[in-house]
Amino acid sequence: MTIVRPFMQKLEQLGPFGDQERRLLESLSFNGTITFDAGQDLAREGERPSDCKLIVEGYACRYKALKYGERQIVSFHLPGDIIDLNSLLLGRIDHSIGALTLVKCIAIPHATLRDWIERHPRLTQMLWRDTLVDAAVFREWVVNVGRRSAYQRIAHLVCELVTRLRAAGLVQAGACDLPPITESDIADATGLSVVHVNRALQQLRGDRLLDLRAGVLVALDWERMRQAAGYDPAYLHPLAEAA
Amino acid sequence: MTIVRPFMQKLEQLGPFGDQERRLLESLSFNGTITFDAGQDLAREGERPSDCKLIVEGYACRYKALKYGERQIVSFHLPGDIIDLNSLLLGRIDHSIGALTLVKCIAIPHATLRDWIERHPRLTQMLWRDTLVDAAVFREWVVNVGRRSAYQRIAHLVCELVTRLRAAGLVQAGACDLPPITESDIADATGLSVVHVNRALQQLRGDRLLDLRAGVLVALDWERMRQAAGYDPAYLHPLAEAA
DNA sequence: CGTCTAGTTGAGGGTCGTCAATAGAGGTGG
DNA sequence: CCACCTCTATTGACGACCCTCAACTAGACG
Repeated sequence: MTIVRPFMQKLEQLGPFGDQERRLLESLSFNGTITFDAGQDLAREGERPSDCKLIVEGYACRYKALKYGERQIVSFHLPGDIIDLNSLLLGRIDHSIGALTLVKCIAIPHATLRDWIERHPRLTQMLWRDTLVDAAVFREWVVNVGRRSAYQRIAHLVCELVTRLRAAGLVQAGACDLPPITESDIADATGLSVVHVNRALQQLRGDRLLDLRAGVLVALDWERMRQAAGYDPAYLHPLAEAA
Repeated sequence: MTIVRPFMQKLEQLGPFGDQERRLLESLSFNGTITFDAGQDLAREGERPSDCKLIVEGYACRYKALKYGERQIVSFHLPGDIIDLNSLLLGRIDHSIGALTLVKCIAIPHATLRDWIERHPRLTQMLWRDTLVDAAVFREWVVNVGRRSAYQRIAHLVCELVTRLRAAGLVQAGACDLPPITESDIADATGLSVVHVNRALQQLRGDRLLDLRAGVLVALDWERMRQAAGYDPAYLHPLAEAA
């Protein structure tokens, strides 16, 4: 039971998995971890990282900043997620990666990954599949900000997070609590203003669908929230079944 | 100069390319093409296609339909684009693919692709890279519908299309005309209503940035349109340089 | 005890959606 | 050749959703 446990669990959901690959990933435990404070950037738009980062603890997000300070979060990431696979194949990254909480991660050098990819086609396919699931999430987010009301957008976002946390084995007990994200984060993820997020959240609270207090989101009524959001986890593919 | 020319041109932009791969792709010319009328679906959400489709002629889009008939287009595709690579690795597709014009495409059986992937790691990497560029476009679309005004959204969409058409060698002469898409398509791609798209387009016309008549978009003033949209093609990665 | 961040509230206004009606282009059939 | 139909574009009126600005509260932390 090493610190790469969440990562292995995720990859196991993405495809058949041999002892060879298992040993490869285990070896990562010896890399040592890097720590980022909440608010710090793990990487910045335009950079050319020489490694990919695997989250071991904490929550991060990918975002793009526009001039005048607006920003749009395009995805959230949990322990076990490997972000930045883009940089391996595309070089320059087109978005920044920010830490939402304290984040511990392992940096996997591109050289190592390139080596793995050459020698382990099965692993390659799993990583490729992972980026495809990522892309599927982006698509759903386009739908979310494009065609849903504020109320629905937030509900949908919460639904997705709950499903992914479940798939990652990060939900304990009945009341599944979500990562501590601020209303400002939700606003940036849904394309809304902070003020309006606040009001929509009050409605969701009033309707007893969810509750956000002291930075912790609690899903109260899963089925009604799913309905309200028009949420269908099929787009998460393997992660949907694992949840 | 075969019908797979646009596809090869695109892959050449995505990575080093040997004679071996070239011959592989040439062999596709013998597969015969399938034709779809404008408005028809090449594939539907939830299906499990047994092949991937390579567009040879015409324009298509990926979209998701919500209940009550709203829909959100999540990407446009041109000749040379291989859509549906998702289905190869994820099975079920989470979105539909519609033909915007008459579309001719080659169906590449999954079996063939699987064979290629096993034997040609370089080709694998190019296809993977292609899906990563796809994902980068989705990210930018999230930003577009999430944080830009109607006016900017449309300008940005047009900028992206022009860049990609250039990269695909599909822009002739000075006045580069775009594929015949309706205002309704633009509405579905930008998360706006048809009526509002119409008014925003009138403004863009009034400002002499672009013109849409008889279903053909014409970019009038590239630099000012870029400025207005806040457009930076960096997210298109290899395609940006090729344009 | 002051300062900082996150959350909350009210007022007012702008962007954008809905509904409904009209105009024009293209296609089809009598 | 013209009547008719359909699809796309267009316009006006009206209202809703959401944004901005601004002020205020509450908790965290030194």
